[in-house]
Amino acid sequence: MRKAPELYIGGLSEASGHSVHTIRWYETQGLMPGVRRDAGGRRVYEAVHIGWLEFIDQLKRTGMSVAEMQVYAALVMRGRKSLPDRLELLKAHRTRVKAELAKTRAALKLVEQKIDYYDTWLTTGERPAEVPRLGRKR
Amino acid sequence: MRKAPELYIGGLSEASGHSVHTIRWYETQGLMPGVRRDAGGRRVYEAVHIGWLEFIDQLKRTGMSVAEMQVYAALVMRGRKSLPDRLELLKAHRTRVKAELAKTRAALKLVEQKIDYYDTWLTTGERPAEVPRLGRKR
DNA sequence: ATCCAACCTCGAGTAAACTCTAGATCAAGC
DNA sequence: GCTTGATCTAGAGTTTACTCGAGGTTGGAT
Repeated sequence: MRKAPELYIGGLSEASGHSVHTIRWYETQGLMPGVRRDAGGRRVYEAVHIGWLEFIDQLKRTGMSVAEMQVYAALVMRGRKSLPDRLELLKAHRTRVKAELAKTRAALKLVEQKIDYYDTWLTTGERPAEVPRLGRKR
Repeated sequence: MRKAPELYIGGLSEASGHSVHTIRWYETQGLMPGVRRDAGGRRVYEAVHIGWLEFIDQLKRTGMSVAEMQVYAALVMRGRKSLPDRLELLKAHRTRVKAELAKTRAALKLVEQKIDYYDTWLTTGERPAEVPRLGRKR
């Protein structure tokens, strides 16, 4: 096991793919728990922060707002006793994400129907029957 | 067949779920093709506009920006000769949406792993093995 | 000792997509 | 004829999530 190299904001930026500006901004938003400072006032990060930013990214990609990530981060900072709350928050999020995914898949299906419609129109030269509308079956 | 009732912006707002402000803003953005005006200067809509807004909503839900919808709307206004371009635009969009969906599903999976992790931790009282990180297999 | 890159804070600017306000006009009912 | 509610335009304001800039330290290399 070798000693981890010093990880300053530039290194974390490279490792995480976020700009240093963004990382500092995340910190002002309460999204970066447990950041030490060295003697010169520079932020010092650990490997755990790379993993944290990766997880933050997953939350973001699934549509969680910064506001809700703040809540989550605040829970994390409260330690073990916030486990039930964190679990609840993530489960509620999961439910919303699944619903969103279902809606997006349905929307994609309708877009694909439009593609088929245009495709048929273009290849036959004849305007085909209407794309079925929302709220009607088949 | 009965005559369609006059559809003013308030009616379209109700029918589409968009505020009148938004509908007017869409128009300024070139997203509302073929809107007539009556003698008093009021916008007059047809049933087709309800369908149009529904389709716009699908594009939006699948993540298309207003900027790209402008391009699509402009093509629609150019009539039949823009069919190949519309088809191309929608197909490119479909490809992007599928990629986004895949990424979001993967992110959801990681969030669910975190949920399982918390769940195990909470029920056993013991911190379980780490949630697998990105980029590693299993 | 001095240079330069990387860091710091604070505050302003940006982009997207609405959302709202003010002040004016129109039209249908009483 | 008058009121009232819906509509009009033009433009300003809001929200979210960054993104950038100015002006000022810090610290390792020469």
